[in-house]
Amino acid sequence: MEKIASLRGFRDISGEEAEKFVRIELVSRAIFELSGFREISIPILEKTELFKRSIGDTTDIVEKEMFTFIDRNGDSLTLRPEATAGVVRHYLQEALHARERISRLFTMGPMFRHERPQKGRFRQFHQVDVEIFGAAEPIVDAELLWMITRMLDRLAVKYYAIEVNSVGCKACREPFKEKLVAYFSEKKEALCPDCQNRLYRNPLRIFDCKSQACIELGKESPLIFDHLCENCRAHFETLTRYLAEFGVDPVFNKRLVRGLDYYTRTVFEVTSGELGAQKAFLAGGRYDNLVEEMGGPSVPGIGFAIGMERLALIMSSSQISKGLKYFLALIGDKAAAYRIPVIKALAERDIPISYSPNPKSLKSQMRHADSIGTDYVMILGEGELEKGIILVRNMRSGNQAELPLDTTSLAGRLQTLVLE
RNA sequence: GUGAGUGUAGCUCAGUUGGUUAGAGUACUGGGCUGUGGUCCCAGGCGUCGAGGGUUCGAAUCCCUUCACUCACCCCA
Repeated sequence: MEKIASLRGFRDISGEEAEKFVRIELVSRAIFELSGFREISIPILEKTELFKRSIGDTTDIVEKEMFTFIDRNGDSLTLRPEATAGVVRHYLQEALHARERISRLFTMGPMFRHERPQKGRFRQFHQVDVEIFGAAEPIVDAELLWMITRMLDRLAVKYYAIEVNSVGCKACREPFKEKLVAYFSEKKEALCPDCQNRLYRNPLRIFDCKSQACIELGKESPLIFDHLCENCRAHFETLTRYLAEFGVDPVFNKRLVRGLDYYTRTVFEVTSGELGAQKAFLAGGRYDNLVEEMGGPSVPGIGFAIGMERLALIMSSSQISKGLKYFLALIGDKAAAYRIPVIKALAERDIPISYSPNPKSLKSQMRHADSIGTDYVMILGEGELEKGIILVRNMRSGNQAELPLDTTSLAGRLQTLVLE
């Protein structure tokens, strides 16, 4: 029989990585709920149209990276490549704009993009997604960045950089695009083929290019940051003041742009040098027009997504001290009668208990106990049965003690046992 | 989608200019120690050498095809 393996880019999350995922989830909930966010869960599958309209028709994600298929009834469906679109859909579908002035939501789960996998990039990957609807003021931009630093602090992530920029609003972007196209058109021959194509479709993205020629040209080009309208400039300046008050110290990167069309004004990325080519493990920004463009009222929004796989890569190994572990070793059929009663008694008192399903020699059971990091082994055989006791051995020191063989009192006695 | 690199035991990897029965470490199981783990010693099982085809008396080794993984590009969390 041929073995069946998981699909390319679809992985099992296990071992240390799984523990880190749980820590990310726990810390996320703790931090975000403190700031008034509530957790929601939204579908993985949506109508393709939702993503086309929110992310943008001409983005790479929509053009070539979505898992899209035709359903039995002819609808085009897509596995979500990011979470914001679905959260906006939820916001409108539940009419949250009519029920509360500000909505603070977060969600977590798998996302899907049909890309070639590499370090820190997979076809199914996981994000924690955080969104605020209904607040245009720069204080929430600052608050989000501050929450991010608290979260990374709590997860003991030390070496990272927060990059911030403003990409302006409609009012300042259209005139700027014309300037940009004018600038690059003069030097079109020097651009790489990709960027020659980008020039008319999405000129802002030329700044993302890694080809040396385009980087050189980009150094001299006009920047959106230098052509912000008055309101956008004021927003950004207030943001920097608030960031200082929060004690957040970002890097201002005038060249930072994002791959999704809906961003306005504040955009940011958190990067780590340990991640290889995909150095951003968190990214987000403001999207003041998205809700309206999705058919809702004019409601501003801002949010970010954390790439859990990438974050896990830069988290140090967890050293959470777990409770003491116990192991039950049995010799002989008579002793085996105590197995289930003892296991039940300890588990009911929340004491971690393991055993060998097929107890052979005591030696083999001791090896088993040792291999799983047991702190105390309880030994029960003929001798103990005769004396009416159970032996408890401290696996670190080798010292042993005797306790009465009485399942109703055993758990309590173990909890108060002092055995150096 | 493009490029490069790598596929040999559960894991990490040796394997000479093609040569007989493919190895080591680790892990696992058992024993030395008949009721006591870790250290030590001994023993044991394990492989369709990624898959398919070709060259050859003979292929893990050379050639072709294919698949998978990894890294990078594009782009992105």
